[in-house]
Amino acid sequence: MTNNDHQDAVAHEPEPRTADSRAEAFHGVRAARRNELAEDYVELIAELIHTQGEARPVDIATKMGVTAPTVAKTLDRLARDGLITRAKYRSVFLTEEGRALAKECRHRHEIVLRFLLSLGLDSETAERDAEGIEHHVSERTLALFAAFANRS
Amino acid sequence: MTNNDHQDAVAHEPEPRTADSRAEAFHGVRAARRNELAEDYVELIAELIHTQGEARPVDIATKMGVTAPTVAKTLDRLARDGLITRAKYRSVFLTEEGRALAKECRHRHEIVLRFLLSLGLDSETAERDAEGIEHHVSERTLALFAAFANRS
DNA sequence: GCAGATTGTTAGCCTTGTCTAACTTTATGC
DNA sequence: GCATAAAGTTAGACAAGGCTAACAATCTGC
Ligand SMILES: [Mn+2]
Ligand SMILES: [Mn+2]
Ligand SMILES: [Mn+2]
Ligand SMILES: [Mn+2]
Repeated sequence: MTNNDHQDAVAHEPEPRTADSRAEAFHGVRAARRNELAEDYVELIAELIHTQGEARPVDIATKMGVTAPTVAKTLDRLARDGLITRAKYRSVFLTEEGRALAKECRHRHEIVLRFLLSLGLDSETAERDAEGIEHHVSERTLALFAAFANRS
Repeated sequence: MTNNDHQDAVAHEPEPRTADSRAEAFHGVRAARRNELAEDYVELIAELIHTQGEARPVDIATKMGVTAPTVAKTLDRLARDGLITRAKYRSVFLTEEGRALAKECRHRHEIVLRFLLSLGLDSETAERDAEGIEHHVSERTLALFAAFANRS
């Protein structure tokens, strides 16, 4: 990730001594928000490569529910950030970094989803909520989710 | 909310027959994302009014961890959307609609937080994760969270 | 009651993420 | 092998949400 420095920076309080703990929480949330889209894209791209053999922009657009130009621009940003490689009119490939992120995201998605299902949620709602929640669970929370899902 | 029509629209599939269920999930997530900031602001404003007697931009900026001009611009949007009223150089007030949203948000925040704590999470992490997760839990999930937190 | 500090506003810049319209390239079917 | 369809790109608009710099209003302490 390009912007993860912020994530880390927050840890040792870069603020000029305004360090309200609430402000720090919001900083963390904003940092997470900045990565959401990239995470969803690489996760989807990995899945398409796995199930279809390749990740084509048209399929990304369909699954994401956005238009083709939106996908094009987003892919350009992902390429700039070193998560994918692409060539004009060709399908999309993940870089090593992209693959690593995709794997991590899939793992998180999986755990959050299993957790919600194990709480008794219907699968459609679980899928929808997981898609949003997955970007906002810390390692600790994830561990607790995994433990709960396994134990039940 | 101004943009909530989207939320509802999604329910009876407005897409031209591309209705991938994944796409619908992402539509829902994007709709939730559009309301996150407004939700955080009205919740904070309500809290400031309650604890300080009034909500001043400077305090909003401190708690949110952003600069004053950012707050100013955001407050203008909230006013435009009918959630607050404000006058130049004066503190901020919630409209009826704003109060309703704030109440709902506080309720959701509370439940998500209690739920995370009841899972065994430390309070700092719980607060941080709740701040992000709260915007992505459906009514159903919230009900399950509440039940779990109460039962434990 | 005024100087200086604090608070608030305005202007303007930047990036992200969405869209439509128009065009180009590639794939497909006969 | 060519016409048409499908996929992809490019250009450009627009709103949100962040920032800094500069200025204006208000508050505070003496
Ligand atoms: Mn997601
Ligand atoms: Mn996901
Ligand atoms: Mn929040
Ligand atoms: Mn909250």
